[in-house]
Amino acid sequence: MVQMRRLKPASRASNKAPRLTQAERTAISDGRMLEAAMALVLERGTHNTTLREVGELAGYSRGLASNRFGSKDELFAELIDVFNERWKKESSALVGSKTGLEAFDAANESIIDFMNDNSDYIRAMFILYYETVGSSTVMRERLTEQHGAYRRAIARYISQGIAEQTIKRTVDPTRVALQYTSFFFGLVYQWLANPDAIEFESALHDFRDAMIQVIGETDMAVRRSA
Amino acid sequence: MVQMRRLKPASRASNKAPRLTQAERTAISDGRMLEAAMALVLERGTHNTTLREVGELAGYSRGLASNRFGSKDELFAELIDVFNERWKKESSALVGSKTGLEAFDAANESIIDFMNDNSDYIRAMFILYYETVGSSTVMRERLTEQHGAYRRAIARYISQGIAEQTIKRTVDPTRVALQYTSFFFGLVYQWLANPDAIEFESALHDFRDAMIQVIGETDMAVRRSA
DNA sequence: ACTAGCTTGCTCGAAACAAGCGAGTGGACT
DNA sequence: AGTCCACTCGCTTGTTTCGAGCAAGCTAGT
Repeated sequence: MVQMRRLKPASRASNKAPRLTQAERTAISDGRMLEAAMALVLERGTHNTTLREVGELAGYSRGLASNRFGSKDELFAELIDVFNERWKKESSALVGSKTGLEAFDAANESIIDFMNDNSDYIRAMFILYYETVGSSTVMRERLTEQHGAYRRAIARYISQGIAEQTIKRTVDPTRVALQYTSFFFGLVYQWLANPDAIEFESALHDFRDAMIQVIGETDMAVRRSA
Repeated sequence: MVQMRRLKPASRASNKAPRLTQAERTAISDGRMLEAAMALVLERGTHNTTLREVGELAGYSRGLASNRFGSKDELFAELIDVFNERWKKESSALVGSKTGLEAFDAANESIIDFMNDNSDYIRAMFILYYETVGSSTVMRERLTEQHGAYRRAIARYISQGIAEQTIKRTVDPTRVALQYTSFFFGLVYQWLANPDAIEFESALHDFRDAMIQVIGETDMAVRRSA
């Protein structure tokens, strides 16, 4: 159960006049509200979270979430953007300048890392993803775009792998990328529906190995632990 | 845009007194409402569908959907049950008494068949699946159970395949089943988010082939067209 | 007259918007 | 430099609209 006690509202006029710009002020309250929204989505899902609760859990009034974000949809869209920011950061930190199969493996591992450190975050993000897939709103377009970008990134790694001769020439990068992203989204989905039934980390490793067995150059097939 | 014109309400007292039992009467109105609900979910998703619209699109009053199903959740739960009924029927028609790899392939093809004939149906069903995954309701439990059953069914085919020596002894049926269902759910998800980007049928075939290449006995690997 | 399918009336609560409040800031005038 | 005023802007409160859900009522067949 989420703590519903009000937080102190953004320590205004503290001892040594903190001199915040407008942007900084709103950033604080927005941040608090996004955090509150995440907690509530985790607990109740999007339907059963109210803007009133978001505002009040963040330490403000009934109406602030509405006032700032305009609508529930936009609040959630904002949340997704924040998540994606972090995700990208985490991922690119591990992928770095790697290319090809190495980049692919790093991306795969970054999911596992991110999952271990922030499983709540991921959980909330995908609840948002999945719960909005049917609504014909602004959010749908964002999803479309982000998923497309993800598939393209994976396809690029595969293409590089072919160039580097770690992946077979006969492989179609686009199709393989679709297989990988499908597996990933579906795994997360089943994990959301029933966390106890899914062993996330080993499932990802299994799949990676199976995939490389198919698309890797024959002498690459075994090299994961390298 | 869904036609909002009222349908004639269940041709009551037509020429030759149709003599319906109570159960038959309610079955008709329930059926109409479920159909209306499906159309609305397809168009707007679950959030933006109101019980009022469901009732009125089905040719009845504001309140009937509420009155019959008790709540929005229960209406959707009912819808999912209807879908699953059809799905099972379609699937078992194609699988029949097949076992092992043959059963697996038949199940895989049944998806494609069902998809070609009823893509709206599938679309609506999965919107329901995905949009309720975050809500901690009765529906979540149903999802959990159904997904588990699906994984077990696939795992059983794999086990049979091993017994029939079409699938390698070293394969872990549970893990492979998870890979397959993950791929499938994730593919559908991406298709929901952006139907134009996903070539459903070929993606399923690709994945099937890749999977068999890994888990099939070596001389089986090529035999899909058989 | 009674049953049962359906409708209408009503309450509660959420979203969204508009108007208002009040603390802090900058500018003007001394 | 100090005082005061007007304005800005972050936040709150008042209010409307609409949906869910419930209960009471209506009416066509038996």
